Amino acid sequence: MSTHASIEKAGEKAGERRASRVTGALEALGRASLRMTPQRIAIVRAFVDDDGHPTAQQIFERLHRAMPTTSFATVYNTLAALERAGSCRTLRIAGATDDGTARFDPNVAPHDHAVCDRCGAVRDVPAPAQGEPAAPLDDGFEVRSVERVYRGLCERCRKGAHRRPPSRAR
Amino acid sequence: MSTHASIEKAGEKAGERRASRVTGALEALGRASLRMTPQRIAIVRAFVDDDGHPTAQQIFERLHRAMPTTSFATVYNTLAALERAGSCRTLRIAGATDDGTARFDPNVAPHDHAVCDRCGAVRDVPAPAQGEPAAPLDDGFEVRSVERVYRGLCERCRKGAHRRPPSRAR
DNA sequence: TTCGTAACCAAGAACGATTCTAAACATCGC
DNA sequence: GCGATGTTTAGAATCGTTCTTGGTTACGAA
Repeated sequence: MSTHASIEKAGEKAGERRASRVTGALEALGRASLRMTPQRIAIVRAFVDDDGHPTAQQIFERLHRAMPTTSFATVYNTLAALERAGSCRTLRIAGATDDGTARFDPNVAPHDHAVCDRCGAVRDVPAPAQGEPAAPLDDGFEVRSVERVYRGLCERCRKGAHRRPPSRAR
Repeated sequence: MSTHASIEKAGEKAGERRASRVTGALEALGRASLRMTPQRIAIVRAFVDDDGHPTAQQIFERLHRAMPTTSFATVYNTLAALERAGSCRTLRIAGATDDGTARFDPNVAPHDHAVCDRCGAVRDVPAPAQGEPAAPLDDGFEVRSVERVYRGLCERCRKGAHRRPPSRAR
């Protein structure tokens, strides 16, 4: 279940949140009149289970252990369906991984992201407190939402316990 | 920093800024002990001349008119060289164009971006005034920089004069 | 000037991520 | 259970990007 080490502490709470996210996502599928299939259930489980903003590849690998016949297209299709149903967001953060690779975020509540320059980990950050009335910009641009990406070093990497260099080479 | 239609007004100024960006970028190449070649000069010109955050494809097309033998690899190589020399930034903004496509920004001063949800245009936005002392996040993440992406509608699209639908299909 | 070396370029192959296609299959309302 | 319709599969296709190869050019030293 848990992903990172630090999660153990929050155990119960996180467990509950996840369970509700799983049911929430499945309900959203229903609401969007999309069918409930074993593949979709499995993908929702594997996906929602991961706060680390997995790539399609990562979700596919996890899934493949349980359902070895599942195809890549199904992962993409399901994620697209979830996104349409409002239970998933696609993230593209330059420099996080190899660049240009999509990451998927099961947390659709407004929030920001912190990206570690060294290990590439992406973490959720609560959005700044205020409702931010979002005044139009000087040139008349009507702001509907603001996304922030914090770049820097995660605590682990600051302490030298980083997983691996960011590997820019292909 | 003005970008589109509004630029006419700033005519002179923009011309100067561009000229200085061109020389600045070329000097930076020199400083990084990279050679000054016709291809590079042409790419710098085509690139710096465009505040619209062009893709490699767009730069290539513009270039191709002037130097029909230039290859795609040269465009990428040169942009990478410019980036190393500190005269270019790579942007990846989900939903801006086809998604996952890199855009290149000749403006390396700290600033944010506004993306129009309808026409996909990306525009520079001056970064918020304060120096933002960048306190570490709750979990010990050391913030080194913040990037903001404003999403919404540009003035043109608000007024119904949009270029084209965002075209999510490939 | 002539060489040698290193940087550069063009062309196209290779690559990885994502999407499409066609046919088989499963789901759900009846 | 039946059938219409939505899904899955497997693999091919596509797109953006990078790598490779082989030839070219710039430039400092002799």
